[in-house]
Amino acid sequence: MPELPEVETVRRGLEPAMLGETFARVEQRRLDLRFPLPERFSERLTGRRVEALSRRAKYLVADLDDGQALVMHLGMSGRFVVESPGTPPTEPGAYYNEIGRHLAHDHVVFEMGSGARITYNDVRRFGFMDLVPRADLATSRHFAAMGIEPLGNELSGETLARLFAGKFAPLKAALLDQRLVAGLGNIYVCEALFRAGLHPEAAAGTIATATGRARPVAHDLARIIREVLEEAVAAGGSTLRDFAHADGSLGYFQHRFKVYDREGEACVTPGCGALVQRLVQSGRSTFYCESCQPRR
DNA sequence: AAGAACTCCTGTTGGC
DNA sequence: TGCCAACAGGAGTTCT
Repeated sequence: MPELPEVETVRRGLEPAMLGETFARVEQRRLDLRFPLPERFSERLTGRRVEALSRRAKYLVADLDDGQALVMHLGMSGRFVVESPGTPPTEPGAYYNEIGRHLAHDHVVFEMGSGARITYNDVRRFGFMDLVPRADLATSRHFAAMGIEPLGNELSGETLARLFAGKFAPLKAALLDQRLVAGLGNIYVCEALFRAGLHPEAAAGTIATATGRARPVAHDLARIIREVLEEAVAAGGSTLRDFAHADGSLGYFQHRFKVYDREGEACVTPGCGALVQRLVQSGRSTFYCESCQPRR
């Protein structure tokens, strides 16, 4: 489900319920999500206060008052639901409550000192949670090999060119590689490549010169990546199937998709007339306009 | 060794 | 209507 804009949206929704609050009770309904939950997960969280809630790429990190960090990843279908103090728990055996939430997939419940209840729901269980000493975060298995933050200062045409120089992998694959740029996913890569007029199958290295310096297109691409992500964050992310904010409201960036999930529709470029194409790269759908994104 | 394919899991959708 | 293959916002592991 969530790429960077959706994760940032979730962070903003969780912050009021978590920041400065204490985990009063932690209910772990299964031993594992994608990976086993940490040993003694509930005990190690209970009584801890959240000192900060940040995002790095598609990860959420809650700094705890004992020096640990709670690392959370939503995978494809993970979502958090925040309920106000006093909201009665869902009835056992209930199937759905609000939009698309299968209660059978509520896996972790945080009851905060305020009385608010934060539920982690994840149908496909590709998400995970981990507890890591804060001092070890940067070298942890989650972050050690992570690429640059696309909304941070490191993203520039020169940086992109240096990262992609010499690569024969398609641009699409390079942009999805979290070891290079961390936070983009299938939707926003398609949208950024369209806006940049770049063919998704073009070799990543073509944005760089032989010496690894940025060609003009590298600067365009860096600027556009930032622009697309910022617009999507401002729109509260994209709601395709079941993404919802922590308060149940929906993102609306999906209405601004120019190519994603629009196979066979007319390209939005005025006067273009071509139809949006779909192809499969590394097992994932790519949407593009062959007229606006020519092979060079 | 880079790049692609396969894998985890469950639910929905579209074609026959 | 029913069945079943294809597909879904991610990413670690295994192949070639």
